[in-house]
Amino acid sequence: MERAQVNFRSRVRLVDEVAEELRERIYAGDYPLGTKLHQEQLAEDLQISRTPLREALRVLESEGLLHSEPGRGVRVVPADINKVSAAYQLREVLDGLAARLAAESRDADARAALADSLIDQRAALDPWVAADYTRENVRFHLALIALSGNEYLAAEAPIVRMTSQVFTPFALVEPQYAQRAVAQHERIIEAVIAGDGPTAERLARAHIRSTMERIASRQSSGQAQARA
Amino acid sequence: MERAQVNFRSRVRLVDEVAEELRERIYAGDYPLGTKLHQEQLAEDLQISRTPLREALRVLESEGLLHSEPGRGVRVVPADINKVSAAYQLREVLDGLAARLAAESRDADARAALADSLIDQRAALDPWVAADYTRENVRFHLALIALSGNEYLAAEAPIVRMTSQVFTPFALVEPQYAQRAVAQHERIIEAVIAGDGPTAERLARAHIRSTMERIASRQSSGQAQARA
DNA sequence: AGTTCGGATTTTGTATCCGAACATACTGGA
DNA sequence: TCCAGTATGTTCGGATACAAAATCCGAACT
Repeated sequence: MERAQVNFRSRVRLVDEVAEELRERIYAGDYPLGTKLHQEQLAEDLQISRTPLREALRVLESEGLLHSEPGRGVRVVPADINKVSAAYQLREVLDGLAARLAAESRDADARAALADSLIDQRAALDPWVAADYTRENVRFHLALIALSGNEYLAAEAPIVRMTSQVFTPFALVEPQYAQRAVAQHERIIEAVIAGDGPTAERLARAHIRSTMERIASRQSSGQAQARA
Repeated sequence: MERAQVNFRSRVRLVDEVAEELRERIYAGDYPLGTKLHQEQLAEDLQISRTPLREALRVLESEGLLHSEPGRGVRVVPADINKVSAAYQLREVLDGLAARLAAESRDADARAALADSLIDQRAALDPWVAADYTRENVRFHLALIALSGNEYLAAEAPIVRMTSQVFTPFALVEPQYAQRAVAQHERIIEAVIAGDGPTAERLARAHIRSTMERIASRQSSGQAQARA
């Protein structure tokens, strides 16, 4: 009986699997920014033909992860500081919306479960492991989006992962900043659990804004260093 | 010389043309919500093979315009009131961001040009032509997004067109409401031209919120009528 | 009469194939 | 020696071909 449930309406398309696999690889940094992706070679690697691969590439392109120059292939989106700040400008309002809707969610249990996330976040702080923190940070923001229950907002997940995972070279998280971020997360979670939408939105926006500002200042100081 | 410029690095891909054509058809209401799209027949209609067509379908799927059930084809996204309000929740913050960034745009001339849009908007009001109003309304909101200069926000254009054009059956614009909407647009434009970002954002959000509320109330009264 | 089973047909999903554009290496000339 | 032009191989984009699943339809059975 339950066995049948498993197979119910779940024929998998290669496109979806391939798109997901490539997404994860890019998020994981397997292909550095600007890397050219070779269709034949990728297809060989994934043990599939180029047809479903190309469909997946178009999907990732429309998600903004890949950039294609007609006739000469596709490459991982080349990031610069302008792109990064544009992406964060969008994230400010997206995360604000997610926090507000999450706070207004009827599922009080799910809201309370957000607090568990803090445990994992703090664990990544104590013996500082940048990769662990990045992972938990993304998880937290995605959890907020999931809790919002808004499917169109959920479709924006790629931007969250892009800013936090793909644009990592620009973010360069450091322990003291991560600590501050986790503290901000904590206050957002409190507002969400309290069901205070407006406060949750305001705090979430301020949180992203402070991340933006840190990146902007780090970037300009980095520029200065590069020139020195 | 200019002639050469035209072809410069602009080999067109069928995928892009087809995606654009299908997008416009869906926006225009050629395929009612929930319509199943027949691949072979569509390819025949567009005079192309199924390969580029399928890539275009995947793109539109990832934009949220199409919904596909693996193995049994793809159909125009079936809308219901929940989807519509979720989409408008997102639009509230997107339009708010667009207005704020537009107001902060350095291109004062481009900001001033927004005022011209009002002329066309009012023209659609006087002898009331719903289709004209919808078109000008979409144009206005897209212009704001374009003016924002944020590429990631620009990538959200499909949601704007989806809410205003695809979900039309739910919107059902009426002249007296359109008139109020244009008045709101006018105030947003004033704030943008004045370079007052926060006010522009607040007004734009309020504008979308009022649209949401109108749709929600219309929907519930419609339900009541249907039951009566 | 309604329902269910089985086969034919359609339609989707994947693989293979082909032509054309792009990149690159080479040759010849200044 | 350096540059232009040409030739050659590679890679992309699109069309065709094939396999498997889903739908449709009719006949047989309850």
